[in-house]
Amino acid sequence: MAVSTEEAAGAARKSADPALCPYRLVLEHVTSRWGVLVLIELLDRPHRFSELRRAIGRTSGRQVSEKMLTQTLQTLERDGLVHRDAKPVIPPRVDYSLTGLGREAAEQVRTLARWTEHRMADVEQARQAYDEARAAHSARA
Amino acid sequence: MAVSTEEAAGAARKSADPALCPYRLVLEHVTSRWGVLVLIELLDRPHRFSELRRAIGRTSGRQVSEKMLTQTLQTLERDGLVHRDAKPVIPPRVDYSLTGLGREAAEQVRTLARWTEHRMADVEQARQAYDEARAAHSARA
DNA sequence: CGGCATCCGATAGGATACTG
DNA sequence: CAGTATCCTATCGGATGCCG
Repeated sequence: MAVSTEEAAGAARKSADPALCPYRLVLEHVTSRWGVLVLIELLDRPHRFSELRRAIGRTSGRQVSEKMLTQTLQTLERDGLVHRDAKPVIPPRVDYSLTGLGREAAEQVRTLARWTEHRMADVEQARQAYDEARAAHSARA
Repeated sequence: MAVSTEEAAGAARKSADPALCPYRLVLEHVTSRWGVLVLIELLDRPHRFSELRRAIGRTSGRQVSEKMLTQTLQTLERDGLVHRDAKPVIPPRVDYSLTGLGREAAEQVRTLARWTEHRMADVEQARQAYDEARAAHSARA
């Protein structure tokens, strides 16, 4: 595909909204749909690519596509949160692990995830109340 | 795929992916693009609708559309994280504040946001290294 | 002012095929 | 196995206009 150097560099920052403060972008990466799961999973132990894919599928109930996993990992690697160790063997073997920075982020994310899990009952209850109030409201039409 | 016979219940609000574990959904709401900012902003003090909109625009560098703010607030309200207080006056006045549950979530989110802010230098440095390594790599052709 | 309904472009994200 | 490239759809999110 023969891209120029500037295009390649720009592609790495493709979702860079110029009007957003920079730290917001990192926060987006960390809290992104798959970023969260990757960080949590890697907090347990290093994973290989497909291993990570299956692990996420198992814990989140949904399989991440190769494309999105690749993209997520690259973003997190570029931000210095994930370390990529590619061994030059056939068949290829690539191990992903957290950096020190990544571990700090992952721990906070996991804390939040666990809190959410722990508080699910309250949330479900709130939802029920909300939905019932809405149903009663529209019934008064 | 993933779409089948459902929605007939009517009360099935929004896009609830049935294959995702429930707590993952709440996590998505909390860590969503505007959810994060709303929670952090409300942690300071209660806000009115437009006030919240402007406050987010100020801190994030980008204005939320009314639509997204409305949607975000409704989702968070339904999850029991945000309390909506609509006064029946003309012109309308609606105040949003955090519930106890919401405050717990917001505090964790703010911690994460502050960590990100604090670690931005490391991230930027990692990015530079990553981009330079990539540039050198593609130059080897 | 605080919404809701609608249209619309942008992008996130999935399925598949192909490569080293 | 670990990606890359391509295509395509679904969802996000903004702009506009209307209403209480």
